[in-house]
Amino acid sequence: MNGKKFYITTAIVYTSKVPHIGNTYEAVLADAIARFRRAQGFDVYFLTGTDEHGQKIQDQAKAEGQTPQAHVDAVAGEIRRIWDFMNVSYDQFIRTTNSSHMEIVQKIFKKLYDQGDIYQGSYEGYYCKPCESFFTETQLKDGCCPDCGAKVERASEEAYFFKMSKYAPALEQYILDNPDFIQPESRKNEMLNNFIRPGLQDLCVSRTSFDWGIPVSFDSKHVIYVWIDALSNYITALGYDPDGNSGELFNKYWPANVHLIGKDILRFHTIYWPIMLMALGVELPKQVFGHPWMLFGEDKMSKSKGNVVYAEQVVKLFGVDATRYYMLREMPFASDGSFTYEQIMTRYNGDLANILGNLVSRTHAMTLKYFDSIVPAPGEGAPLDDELRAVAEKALADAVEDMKTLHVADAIDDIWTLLRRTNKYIDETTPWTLAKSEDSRPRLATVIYNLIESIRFAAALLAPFLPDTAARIRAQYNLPEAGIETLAWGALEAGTTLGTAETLFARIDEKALAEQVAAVHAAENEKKEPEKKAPETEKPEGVAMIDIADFAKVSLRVAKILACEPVPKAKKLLKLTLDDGEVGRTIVSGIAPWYKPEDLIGHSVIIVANLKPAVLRGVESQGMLLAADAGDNDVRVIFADGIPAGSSIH
RNA sequence: CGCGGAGUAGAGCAGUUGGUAGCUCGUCGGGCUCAUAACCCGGAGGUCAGAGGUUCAAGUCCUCUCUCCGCAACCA
Repeated sequence: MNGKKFYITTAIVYTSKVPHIGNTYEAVLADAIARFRRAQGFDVYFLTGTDEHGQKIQDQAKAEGQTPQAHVDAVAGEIRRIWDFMNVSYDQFIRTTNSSHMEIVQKIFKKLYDQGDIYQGSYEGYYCKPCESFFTETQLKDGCCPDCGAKVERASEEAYFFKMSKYAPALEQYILDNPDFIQPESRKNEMLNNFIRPGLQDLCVSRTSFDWGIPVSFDSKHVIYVWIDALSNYITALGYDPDGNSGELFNKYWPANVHLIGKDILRFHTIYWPIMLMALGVELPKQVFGHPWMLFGEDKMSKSKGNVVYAEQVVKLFGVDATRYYMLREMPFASDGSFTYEQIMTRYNGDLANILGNLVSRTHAMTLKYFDSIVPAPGEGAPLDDELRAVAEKALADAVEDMKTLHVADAIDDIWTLLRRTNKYIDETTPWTLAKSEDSRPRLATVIYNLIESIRFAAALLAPFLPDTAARIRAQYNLPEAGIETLAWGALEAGTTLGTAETLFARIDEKALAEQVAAVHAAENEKKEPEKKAPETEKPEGVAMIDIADFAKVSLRVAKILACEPVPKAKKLLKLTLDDGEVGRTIVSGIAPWYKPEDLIGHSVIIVANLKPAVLRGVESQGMLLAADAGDNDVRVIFADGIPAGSSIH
C-alpha cells in the first residue's frame, strides 16, 4: 500500500432496459482501471450503480402492470448480475432509490434553494415523454421529438431552476487550469465553445408531471429531476452530507479521480455537475473521461435497428475473459470502435489462443518434459536472456505509463509485445536441442526459468484485464498472486512444482462459430421478444381525427419551382422561389440532403399556402412544400408536374 | 468562413519536441518441431487526401482546397 487513494465511478445505468454490450463495456473498462490501480497498491474505491427514477420508468412499470419499485428492482438486479458475471469488481453498487441517497439529495436541493442558487419559475414548451425533455417549438422535428421522434405534448409546468450562469466563469477557469479535466482533449473545446462561452441557460431541476422520483422536501408537488438526483450519486454513495457531517468514505475518497462516462453525457458531467459541486462548496472531480461508443459494424446499436448485441451472447461463445479482452483491446481511445464477430474471432484465435495460450502451454509442457515439472534454478545469463528481461521490464513500465492516461488498449498491447518476444525467445534458444545433451542442461534450466519468469510477469500484468485467465495461469504454474508495483525479474522461486496443464483458450473453428452465432441469436431473440415488446407499444402512433372544417383551414396549392439554391450556413435547407399563380413566394425547405437544386427547378409541387411565415437561417419562408417521409431517412417531395401553378387542392 | 477532430500499405491503427515510414491482421515464401494445424524468420504492398510554402531536411510546421466524423445550428 503506498497510501494513495483512487476513486473511480461509472455512470449509473438507467433502469429502463437491460444493458447491451456497449453499456457493459463501460463497466468493464472501469473495472480494468480499478484493478490495475489496486495492483499498483492504490487504495481504490470503485462505484457503479443504477439510475432508477423518472417518468419513463413510471410509465413502463405501468405498462408491465407492476409498481415502479418492482420494475427497478428487477432491472437493477439484472444489471448487477451482468456486472458480477463480467467480473466487475465494484466496491459499491448504488441505487438512486436507496433511502440514504434520497435523503441526501433532498438536503442538497434544499441547501441550494436556501442559498438562492435554485429558484422557482415556470417552464413552457413541448414535452417528450420518452426523453423526459422539454423542447421549444423550433426544436421540434415535424412536430415530434427531435431526439427520439415520438409525439410531443404542449405542456407548461411550474418548476425550479438552477442558476447555472452564475458559476460559468469559475467553471471555465477550472477547465483551463486543469487541462486533464475533460478527456479526450477534443471534447474540451466542444464544451467550452458550444456551451460555456455562449452562455449557460438556467437548468430546470424539478418536475410536477410525474411522481416517481425524489420529492422536493419543501414543496411536495415537485419531484427532483434527473440531474441533481443522478449526478449526486457520486457523493451520496460516500456519505456526503451538505450539513458538514460527511462520512469517512467521503473524507477519504472524494474528489473522484475519474468519472468514466459515455461521450453522450459529457456535457452533464463537465458542466452541470461541477457547477453543482461549486455551489455546494465541494471540490471538483479530477477528471471526466468520455469514452467512445461501441458500434455494431458501422452502426450505432439500437433496438430499432435490430442490431443489439448483449454481452452474454458473446460470452456464451467466447467466455468472459475473451469478451473483456476484445472490448478493452479493440476500442480506440478517442474514436468509436466497432463490434463484429469476425474481429472478435480474429482476436480470440490470434491473440488469446495462439500467442498467449500456446505460449503458456508449450512452456508448461517443456518444464514437464525436461524438468519433471519442477521450476529449475537459473544458471549464468546470456545476452538473449538480458534482452528478454529488458522487454519484460519495459512492458511493465509501458503498461503503467499507458494506464496513467487510461490508454487501456495500448497497455494491453504492451503485454502482447512481451508475449511475442517470449515466443521468439523459445525459437532462439531451441530448448529441444539443449535437451539433447547433458552438457547443455544448465543452459536449458536457465532458459526454462526465464520462460516461466516471463509468463509470471505477463500473468501479473494481465490480471486487471483478464482476472480469470491470470488466475488460471498462476494455478498452472503454481505461482502466488502478484501485484504490479512489486513485480521484479528474478523473484520467481525455483524448486516449486507446477500445477496441472490446462488449455486457456481452445481455438475456435470459423465455420462452427458462424453456426453458433446464429443459434445464440435465435435463442436470445426468442427469449427477449415478449418483454421487449411491452414498453415499445405504449406510444400511440395515431393522430387525432379532424373534421372537414379543420381541413378547410389549410390552403393547399400547386406551385412551380422557378429557382432553387442552398441556404448559406445551413446543411439541410434549400431556398425555393415559386410561381404560385399569384405574386410568387419564397419557401425554405429542409430537403437538401435528398435533393439538389437542379433536380427541382422546373418541377411543380404542392404547397401549404396559408402557413404563417417563419424565418429560417435568416431567410423568410412563406409556406411549406409537401413531402413524404418514406421511412428510414428517405424523404420524397410530392411532385405535381403538369398541373397549372396556382391550382388549389381540396 | 459556428466550434472541434480526422484523412498514413487490402483492413484496423501508431507515428512524442521536423532527421532512413512502423505495428497487428491478411497475403506470398522459408524455418522449426517444445506447443492449441500453433511458434519464428523473410518478401511483396504506401508519391503519409490534394496543391503550394518554410527548411540542409516535412507524415510531423504554415497557407489554401477536397472528403469524412462529433457537437452546435437547422427540417414550416
